[in-house]
Amino acid sequence: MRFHSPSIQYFHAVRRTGSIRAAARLLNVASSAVSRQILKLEQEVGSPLFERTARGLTLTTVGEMLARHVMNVLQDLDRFRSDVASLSGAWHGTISIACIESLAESVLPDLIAAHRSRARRVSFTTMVMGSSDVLEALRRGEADIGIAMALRHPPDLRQVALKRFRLGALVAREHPLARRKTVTLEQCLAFPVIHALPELSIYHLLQPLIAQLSETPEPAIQANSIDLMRELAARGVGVAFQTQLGIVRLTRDAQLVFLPLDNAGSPVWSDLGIYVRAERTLPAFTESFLQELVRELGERERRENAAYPHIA
Amino acid sequence: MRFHSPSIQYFHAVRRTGSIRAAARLLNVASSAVSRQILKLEQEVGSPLFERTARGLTLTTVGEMLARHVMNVLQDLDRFRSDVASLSGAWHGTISIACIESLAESVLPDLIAAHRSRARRVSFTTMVMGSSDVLEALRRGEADIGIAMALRHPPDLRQVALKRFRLGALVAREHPLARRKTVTLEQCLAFPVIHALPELSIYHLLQPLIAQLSETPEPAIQANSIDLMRELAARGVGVAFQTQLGIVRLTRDAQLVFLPLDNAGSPVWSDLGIYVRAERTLPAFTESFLQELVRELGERERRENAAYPHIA
DNA sequence: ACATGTTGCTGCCGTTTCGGCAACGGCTAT
DNA sequence: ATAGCCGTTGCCGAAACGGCAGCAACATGT
Repeated sequence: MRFHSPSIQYFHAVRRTGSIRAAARLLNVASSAVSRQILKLEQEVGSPLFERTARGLTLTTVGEMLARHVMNVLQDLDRFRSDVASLSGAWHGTISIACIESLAESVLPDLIAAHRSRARRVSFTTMVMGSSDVLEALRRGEADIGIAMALRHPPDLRQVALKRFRLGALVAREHPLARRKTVTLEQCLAFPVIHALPELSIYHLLQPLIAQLSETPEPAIQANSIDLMRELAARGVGVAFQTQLGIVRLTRDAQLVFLPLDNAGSPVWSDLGIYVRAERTLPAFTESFLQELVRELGERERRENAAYPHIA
Repeated sequence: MRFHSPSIQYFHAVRRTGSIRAAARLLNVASSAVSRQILKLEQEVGSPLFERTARGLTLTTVGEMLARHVMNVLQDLDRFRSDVASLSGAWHGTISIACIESLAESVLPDLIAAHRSRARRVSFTTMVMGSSDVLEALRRGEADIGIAMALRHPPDLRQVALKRFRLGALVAREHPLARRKTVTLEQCLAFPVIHALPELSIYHLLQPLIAQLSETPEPAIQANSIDLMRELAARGVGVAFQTQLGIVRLTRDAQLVFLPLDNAGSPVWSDLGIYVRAERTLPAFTESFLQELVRELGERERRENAAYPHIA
C-alpha cells in the first residue's frame, strides 16, 4: 500500500533524521539511493531543498515548503488507509497525543482507559512536553492531537476547542489558608511559595500579576514539574499554583485543598487549547477520540466553574 | 516537477475520463501502461478501485476514497508549486471558478477585470452552472472556488462566507407596479409572471411562498435563464424575480425597476454561499482573490440592504 | 599535528519497473 | 454478422532504481 514515489518517503526520512545516511539506515536502503533521490528531487523542483553542512542536512525555505506538502500527503494517506480499513470493520490505528503535564494526572489516563475499553484495537502514543513544544510537535507531524496552553497558535494549526479553567492555589489541609474559600495573590505570598519555572506556562500566567505587587515575596521554591509542585504542596512545603485539572487524586484523598485565585475581584483564567494540524483531515477513529476529548474537557470546565462560581 | 508516482496521475485521469483508453490518450501514453498501473494500484490497496462495465469504468467505494486522497494530493501539489513560484516573485497560476448565473452579469466580470489589471499573470476559468452542480464541481476538483445558493453543503466543502440578498420583483419602467417601493407576491401575481424553472434555485425560494397563496396565478412564462428572464422583464412581458446582483446594467440604463419583495412584512432572502473544498489549502494567489470576492460580495450586500432597508 | 570516524556524493553494474506494440476476448450498436 | 470500442496480456527494449566500493570534505579525539 505504498503507492507514492520513493522520493517522497526518502525526503520525509531525511527531513526527520537530518542526515542521508541515517535516513538510509531507517529505510533499510543504501545511502547512495537516498542521496540520488534527493538530488533528483532538487533537480525537478529546480531549487536545493537542503543546506549541506558538515554534520548533516538542514531544510532550505523551499525544502520547508516541500516538507509541508509531503506531510500533508503522508498524513492524508494514513487517513485513507484507516478509512479503507474501517470499511471492512477493522477499526484500528494509533493516535499520537502531545500534551502538557496537567493533563497527565487524570484527564488523559481516564479518557484513554475508557476509550481502550471500548475500542481495543486503537493504540495510543502520548508525549508530555511544554506548550510550545506541543505546537511544534504538531507542526512536525509527530503528533495528531495537541493540548497546550492557548498561546497564539501558528496559522497551520487549528484550534479545535478552547477551555478555560480557574487558576488556584494549592495548599496542604493543615495550611493556614486552607479554610478560606478563595485567596488573593497577596495572601499567598505571605507564605512560602512554590514557583513555576519559566518553562511552565503557569509562570507566564502569574508573572505579570506578581510584578504588579509591591511586596517582596517570601523566599520560595522553584520547580519545573507540575507533579513535583503538587507533591511539595501536599507535604506542606508551601503554596503551589495550578488548575484543578491535575489534582483530582490528591484532593480526593483530602490531602490537598484547592483555592481559586481572586485577582482584584476577578478569577485568573488558564486557557487550554486543543489543536490539530489545519491542513489535515483526521482518520475516523482519531476524530472520534478527539470529540470525546473535547467533550470531557468541556465537562470538566463546566463542573469546576460550577463548583467555584464567579466572584464578581 | 512531477515527483508523484505515475499510478497517482493515471488513476486521476481514469477517474475523470471514466475510461482507460481515454485516459491514455489524455496522458499521451499507451493504454496498456495505464491499465497496468491501475491493476498494480488495486493490488496494493487490496481491493478493486473500479467496476468494469462494458462502457467504461466506475469508481467503487474504495475507489472513491482513493479519489479523494489523490485529489487532496494533487491540489496540494498545485499549492506547493505556486508557493515555490511566488517565492521567486512569479505570481501566476489559474483560478477556476464555478458559479451560478446571477454572478455572471456584474460581480464576477468586474472582479476578474479588476484583479487582472493588477495581477496580469493570473488567469481565470469560469463556469456557470446550477447551484448543486457548483458544489459537485468543487467536490470533483474541477473548480477552486464555488459560488452557489446556500443549500445544505456536504461536509467535504467549506462555506467561506454567507451573504444574503433580498429577492425582488423585476419589472419594466412602464409596468403598473414600477412606481411602488416594495411589492408583495400577491400584487405580482395579478400580472403575467416570468417563472423560474425548477433547475434555477429561485424556483425553490418562491415555490413555498406561492403554494401558500390561494389565488390562481395568471398564465405565466417559464424560463431557465436568469439572463433571458431579465430581458423579458425589460421588454414588459411580465414580472420576473431575482436578486439585484445580476441587473446592474439594466437598472443603470433605467429600463428595469427592482422592487424588493415584501412577504407578510418581512423580506425574502436569497442566501449566497462561497465554497471551497474543505480538505484543501488554496495557493496564495487564489486565496487572495477569494478574499477580494468575499469582500466585494459583502460590500454589495451592505449597499443593497442599505438601499432597501428592512420593512419590519 | 595526526589519525579516525562521519558526512554526502559518484562510477559501475545487476535488477526491477515502466512503457510501447500487437493481439486477444468481450461487449455494443448498426 | 460486421465493425468499433473496451480492458487486458505477452513480449521486448528503455529507463529508473538500488547496492557496492571509493572519493573528498569536515569534525572530533588524542
